[in-house]
Amino acid sequence: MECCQKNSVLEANAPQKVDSIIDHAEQYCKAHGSRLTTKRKQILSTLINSGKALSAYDLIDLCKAEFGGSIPAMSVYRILQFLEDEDLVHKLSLANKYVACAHITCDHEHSIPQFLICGSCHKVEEISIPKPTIAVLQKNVEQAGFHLISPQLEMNCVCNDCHV
Amino acid sequence: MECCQKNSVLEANAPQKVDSIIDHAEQYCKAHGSRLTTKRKQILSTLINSGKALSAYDLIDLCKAEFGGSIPAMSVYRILQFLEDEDLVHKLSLANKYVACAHITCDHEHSIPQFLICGSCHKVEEISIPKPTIAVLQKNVEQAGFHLISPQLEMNCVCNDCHV
DNA sequence: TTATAAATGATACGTTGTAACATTTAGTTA
DNA sequence: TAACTAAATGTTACAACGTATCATTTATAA
Repeated sequence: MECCQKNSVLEANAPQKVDSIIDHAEQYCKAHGSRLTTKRKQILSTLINSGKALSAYDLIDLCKAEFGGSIPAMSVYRILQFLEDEDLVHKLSLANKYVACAHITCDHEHSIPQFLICGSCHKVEEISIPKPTIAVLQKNVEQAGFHLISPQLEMNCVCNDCHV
Repeated sequence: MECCQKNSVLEANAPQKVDSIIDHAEQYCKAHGSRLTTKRKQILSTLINSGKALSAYDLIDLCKAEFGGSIPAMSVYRILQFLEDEDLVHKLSLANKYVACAHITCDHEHSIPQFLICGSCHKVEEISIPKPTIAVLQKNVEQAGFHLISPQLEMNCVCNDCHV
């Protein structure tokens, strides 16, 4: 579980590391009976590469710059949906952006991600919150007559670099 | 503090109650040196009336139906920004919608609101989470090198009516 | 009553996201 | 291998969300 102990602020990844993450993701998909196609790899590796949260249209531009052919918006959204369903990517509603999961290469069960979004430099960190805290949230929600679908939380923050 | 004990699921409000909430909001603004103008009242009372989360364009349509003159999108967004700054309205990023604050007429200090959004019928409930729980969140955020701007949380739920 | 600031309107545009249908690609079966 | 089928991607057209800029109106103060 080493991956989960270290600071997980997203940052640009070295090429060989990206390749290894992509390989891992491909095996993971194969095990599910789904396929990590060329375009899907392009989107995912662009996200991993950047180490940031990107909008769908950011991805169109970056993929075009990096791989040549332009991917239509419709396809990008479909691919992002696929990657979300496979838990390889998370959507940040607060920012209308998408980030690669920080734990693609971890084999253990992932806990629900919580995101800290810097409102100034837009850096994103994926953290995990103690289970008991999640449980308290869940209890409050149930008392209000609702049922939590996904306790993925997104929080408006400023990072220490920006917070002077 | 009675207002905070009762179930706060938003629901359509009776006219005289809406008027009293608007009056209260107007006094509150006056105390700040800001003004609750006619258009701002129209937007706020439409939100209070509906008892639901509404998009900016929902508000344009409803205001036109109820008050006649059409308010341009630009003005609606400006007015919503004003109402948010005055804590009379909250923006729900998960849904791109806006809700009237459930506690406009309460005189006590408001705690940070947490929203439960039913993904099926789009009903919204505003709840409060125990301070210690918020504190745990805050501690986790600080440890990650971030600082929480607003612990307003929005959670993807289904309500009991929809959850069969 | 005129000067000044606040609020609103109008126009035009940028961004985000999707519906509907066509085409291509990858696996499967005869 | 060739035709068959389902999955993935492309194309077009558009709907919804949001804002920049400049013009106009309205309210408060001098």
